[in-house]
Amino acid sequence: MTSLWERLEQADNSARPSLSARRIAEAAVSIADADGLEAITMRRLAAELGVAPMAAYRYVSDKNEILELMVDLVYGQADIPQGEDWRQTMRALALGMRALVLKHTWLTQLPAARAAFELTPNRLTLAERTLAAIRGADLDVDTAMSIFRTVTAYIHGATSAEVGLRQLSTERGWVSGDEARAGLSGQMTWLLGTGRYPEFARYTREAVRKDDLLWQFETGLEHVLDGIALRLATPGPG
Amino acid sequence: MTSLWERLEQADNSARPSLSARRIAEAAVSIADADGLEAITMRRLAAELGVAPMAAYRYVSDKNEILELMVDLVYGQADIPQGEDWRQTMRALALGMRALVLKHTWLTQLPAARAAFELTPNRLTLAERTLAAIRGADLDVDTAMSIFRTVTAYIHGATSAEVGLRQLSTERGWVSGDEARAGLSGQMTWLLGTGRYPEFARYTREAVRKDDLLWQFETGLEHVLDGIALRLATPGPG
DNA sequence: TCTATGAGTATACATCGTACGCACCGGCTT
DNA sequence: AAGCCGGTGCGTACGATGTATACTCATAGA
Repeated sequence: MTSLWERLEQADNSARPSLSARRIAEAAVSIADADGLEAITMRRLAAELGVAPMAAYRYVSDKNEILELMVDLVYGQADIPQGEDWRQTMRALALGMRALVLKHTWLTQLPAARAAFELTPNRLTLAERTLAAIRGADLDVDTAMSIFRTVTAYIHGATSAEVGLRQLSTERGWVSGDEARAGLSGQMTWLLGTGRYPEFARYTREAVRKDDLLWQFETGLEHVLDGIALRLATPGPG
Repeated sequence: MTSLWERLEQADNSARPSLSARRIAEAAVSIADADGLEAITMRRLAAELGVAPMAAYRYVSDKNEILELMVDLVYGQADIPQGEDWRQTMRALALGMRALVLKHTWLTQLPAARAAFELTPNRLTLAERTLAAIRGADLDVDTAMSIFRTVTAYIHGATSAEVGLRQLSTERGWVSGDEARAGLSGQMTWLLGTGRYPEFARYTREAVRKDDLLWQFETGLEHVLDGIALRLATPGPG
């Protein structure tokens, strides 16, 4: 069996199939968007496609392969910035990725985290643009890649945390942050009441930006970009 | 039903049970360490504990609850630094977490990513120590927490990526990085051969630190910590 | 018109999480 | 001492899931 991606491009038009890897992935994405990742069932998928449960196996060797296809499909929909100013580019990249993840929250929950990191075509494009954006500063390739990896790691970690928090909230039917904190009281008041976490308790009392998830994401991002700026700054001319 | 953590501490010693939430979690962790997360089956777990499949349900209402217990158990084993120098403390925190994740790679694969972000007691301890470490600089609580979140996000993202890469490798039986790249050729040579990714192709040719995963982790971490240092530096006295 | 190819189908199975009710044991009340 | 009773662990059973295997049948090329 050749590579999944290779097979994809060589769409053999010899027959006129009603199904395709693409259509399967699209259906899977729409199911996951609506009802979460665990709602993706070969049977449900087939029903959605108006087809028998086993039909998909003509185009996909595994359920996991469907997940890979889903990842690549949504990455393909991300508009990847292609800019001059590296910092603007990275900010756009980060915010774009965040929007993508918030739209498809299952991205953070893929059981095979592998899939999220495998080199799918669209992920490569992403790396490509980023590397191009910082090409100006003459860095060795290792450092250049480390910058890409760092930003990517932050994005991944921050969005995962945000999605986790959001899901925890909506799953329990909270809308406002205050409501959430009231709801958490059950678990949390007890924990905080133990007096073991004074700093954290202070945060819950005094913080102002607790519910401003965008502010949190952007602030963290600026921390990261500041650090990278140091690396990119040419040390000479100052 | 009261909170899971509450129930844990109020271990009612009225009876002499052979089982306990703790023992269940330990067994689950050892299974996951050995054979991966998907090897955790209620039946397998019971067999490992020398007990009938349904026995665990006396102590746990869900399989998901077992996952939560596992997370907290291993977080509890992490030695969380408690230092003076914030940068040393954070470095130690990051390297410790990395070691923990590499030891329990399933941490990055928890299907309910929620579990990884829920406020378990040991995770709170972690936040507590970190906040204490940067208490010196007088920051508002929001910024202080954003620093914690940023480092945490980087750690989470970077370790996930590293684990994903490692699993992809071992899963296909590669040991050396060169072997891995040779193995990836199938998928990758074709992709890179398309000429769509010149920057990335240059990296695969010229990079030197491709296989030094520790260097990659630490370098990214330094980028992040540099950015935070800017925030912590008192702007006055220079 | 015959036939081979390949798309979609039908049936079946092992394995999973877990609902439900039972058997049993030790400490309490009387 | 006798009997109840809460709680521990067990047995059975069920519906859902991923997928192996063998099929039907339409169509394109001869």
